[in-house]
Amino acid sequence: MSTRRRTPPVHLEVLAPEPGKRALLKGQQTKAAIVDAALGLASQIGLEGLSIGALAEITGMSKSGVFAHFGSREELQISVVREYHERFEREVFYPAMQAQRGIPRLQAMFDNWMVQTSNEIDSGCIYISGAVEFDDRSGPVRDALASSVASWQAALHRAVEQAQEEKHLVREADPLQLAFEIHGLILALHYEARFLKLPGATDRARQGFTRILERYRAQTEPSAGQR
Amino acid sequence: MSTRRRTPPVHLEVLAPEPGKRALLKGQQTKAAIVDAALGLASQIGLEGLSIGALAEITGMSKSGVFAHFGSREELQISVVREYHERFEREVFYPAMQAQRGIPRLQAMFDNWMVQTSNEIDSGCIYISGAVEFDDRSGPVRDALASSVASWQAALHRAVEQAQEEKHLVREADPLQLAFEIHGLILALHYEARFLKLPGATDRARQGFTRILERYRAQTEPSAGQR
DNA sequence: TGCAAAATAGAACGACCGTTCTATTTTGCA
DNA sequence: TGCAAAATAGAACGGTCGTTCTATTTTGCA
Repeated sequence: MSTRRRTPPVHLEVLAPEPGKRALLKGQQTKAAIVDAALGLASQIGLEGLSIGALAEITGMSKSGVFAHFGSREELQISVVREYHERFEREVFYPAMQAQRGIPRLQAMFDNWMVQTSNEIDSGCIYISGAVEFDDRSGPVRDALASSVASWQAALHRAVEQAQEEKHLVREADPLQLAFEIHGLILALHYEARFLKLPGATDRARQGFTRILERYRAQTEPSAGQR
Repeated sequence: MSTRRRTPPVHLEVLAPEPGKRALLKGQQTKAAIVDAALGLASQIGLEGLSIGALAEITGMSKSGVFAHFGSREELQISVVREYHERFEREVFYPAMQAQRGIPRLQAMFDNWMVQTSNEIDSGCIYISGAVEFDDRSGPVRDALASSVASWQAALHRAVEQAQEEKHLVREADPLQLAFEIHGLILALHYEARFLKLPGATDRARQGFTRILERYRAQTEPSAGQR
């Protein structure tokens, strides 16, 4: 035990210390570029397919040069998951928060998620590939994946609850049930479009979502505030 | 090119030549045992995770002894896919064909599929993990996976069409759309139960299927023959 | 029962893996 | 501008992988 690490465990987390002056130190900048390349690679061949040698070749660095930024392959994988999490929030979650509470926001969340998934048909989604790679393993990579997915699901649940509060959805609309079915549409889209290469999957996912809303939409005209 | 193979490419395909006498020769018997172990291993860690060394250890054989039965790792993977396909038909497809055409048969197909998926929550489903592993690769393993899945989907489409012919489902019930949504329920079940370890996923999948039927079920009492 | 063929073992191969160690270059603050 | 610290390179390690080759054992039909 007590493995001596020469690599200092600083983990500066500076990330733009003074947002005008100099964004990233050289090292952090290189690390960001590695993580970016790693995310691209992991999207295609999976987190388990990530190899430091391949990454070194892509970035034009040496294996040990790449390695030193992370200290272990596992830490590299975790960095990739975190990076994907941040991008997902930036592309899918935050923009949807601009929409009005209730069905408009729920619709925006689904639309953005679908656009993201459609864009990933050529590259792959690590929330999906990671789930099958780590579904019977334990450890920090699995935990990072699961907690990222869980936070997005929690956001979906809140959106459904708010849609009930706004009287856009009927009282029986179970947030867990709706999120489950919506998740299924996204998974089927990914499966049929990316693996089976079937056309029309995007339309089918959209139609499925419409049908879910039809089933649970409140009949009474929502009081006033809907544009 | 023209790699010389010592292993004869006979591929006897005898598979019970006279079904009463002697089921399998010794070699075939050993091969079947290896494939069985390989399917168990691949279910847990994926087709790409299959290693001949690990398989040799499980079966108590030497690496080369295992290898000689297949001639390549790829051929081993294909054998595993074929074996899973046969078991899926035996456990899911054929029993459902005993049910009456129309909704009863469609319901039986979904029920059997769900039971199969629920049983696989601890072991994994190679139609799902394989899709992620081979979604941007080409070759015979991918082809074997895709054609197996396609044949099951075709069976689902036929079942929906028959349910329309039997006037159990309305005319607008698009077989492709229904199969897509049902597939999504199964995928969400696998994801949430196996990866996220969330409880209640089985019930949610079942409820989702019920809701699909409610939406598309024909209102008129089916002419006579429903028990 | 004998004997060719099939099945299996065992050792070795080249390739790639993550990781460690040491040496060298580059960075960025005093 | 100098100098400690950070970043990177390069070689080497032990390990596992699929595969090949050769030798031996086992099988099953004549």
